[in-house]
Amino acid sequence: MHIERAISASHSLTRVKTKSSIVAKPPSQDTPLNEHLAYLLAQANREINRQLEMRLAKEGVPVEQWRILKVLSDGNGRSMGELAEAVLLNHPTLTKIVDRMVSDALVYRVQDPKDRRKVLMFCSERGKILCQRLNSLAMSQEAHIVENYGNKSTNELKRLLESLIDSAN
Amino acid sequence: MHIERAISASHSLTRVKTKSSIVAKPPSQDTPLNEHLAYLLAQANREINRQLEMRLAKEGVPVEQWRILKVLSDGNGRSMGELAEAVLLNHPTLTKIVDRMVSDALVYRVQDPKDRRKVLMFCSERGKILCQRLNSLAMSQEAHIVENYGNKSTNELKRLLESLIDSAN
DNA sequence: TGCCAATTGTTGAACTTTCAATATTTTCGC
DNA sequence: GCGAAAATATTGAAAGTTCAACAATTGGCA
Repeated sequence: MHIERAISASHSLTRVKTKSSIVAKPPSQDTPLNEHLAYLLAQANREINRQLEMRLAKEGVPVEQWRILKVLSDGNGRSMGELAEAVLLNHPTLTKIVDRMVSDALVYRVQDPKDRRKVLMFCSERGKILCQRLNSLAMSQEAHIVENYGNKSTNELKRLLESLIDSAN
Repeated sequence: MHIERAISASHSLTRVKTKSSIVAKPPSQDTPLNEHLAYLLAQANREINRQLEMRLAKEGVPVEQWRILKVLSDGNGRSMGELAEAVLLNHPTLTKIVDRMVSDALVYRVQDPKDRRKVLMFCSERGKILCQRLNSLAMSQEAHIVENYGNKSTNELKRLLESLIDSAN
């Protein structure tokens, strides 16, 4: 494995040198951390998520709860499994967050009559109303990003992220 | 705040309609979750991070520890504050991860002689050797992404992420 | 039909992260 | 130079997440 990597690295290096040694850089063993895709994603995610978190704090709601409300706000029920997938949480974590939201009367559980292993989650009226306020806050954050970063870049970045996610599955 | 947003939203809507109603979509109050930049970043980060985690698991090392080793592997010491910034962790979390790494003899602490409030972190020889093996694993993951996603997209995405991060500061 | 494996969701224990408070050292105004 | 305020790192308690085990239900096949 190490050997194949070394070979492909020097291949790229050679090819690149014949063109330009500035534009595309060869994959090197000691690529700085901040040139790794995984790191850049983590950094960008951390920053944008922190901004969103601060906005949503006006309503005292964590980002995960906003995601849950948003998914359920179309009125259709979702099983815990579907919901976990949609909001990027694993099952036990979702269960516990949902417990809190049920206590706050934002969502409720219904046993699925078609398959009694499943629990269908629904958004309460109260949850829907809160969700609208949260949507405003989230939209205003995204507008703020677009202001500084530009509409074109934002759309291009979204497009690239979508296709990265596709290609990773 | 809500009002201003509503106004700027309808502005965009109007402007967009005169051009094309397909390419650029107006910011709508119920934009689906998976069209939000914050969500796409979280999703992409989750997926890529999970892949990297699986690779590094061959050496039994969490992603955060790889980052720490990578930053320190140039032999220069860093204060806990600098290190926390560089590896995207807050101070108490870093302190505790570093505690574990000191137990494993991967890094060590030295009191900064210039400013005795500070602690300088260094990478041990053992840490450097491990870091090289981890670098190979990380490079092979990135190569795998490039295979599926393409060199052009990868570089373009990195560029956009860097400039997003810049614009957010 | 009856049984075994797979699916779904929850629970409790272990582990990790975060928050607030603390200790130490430095900086700066007076 | 002294003392208050700021900077730096750590600690312990609280909160959150994850892992493994469990309970309930369904599906399939002998």
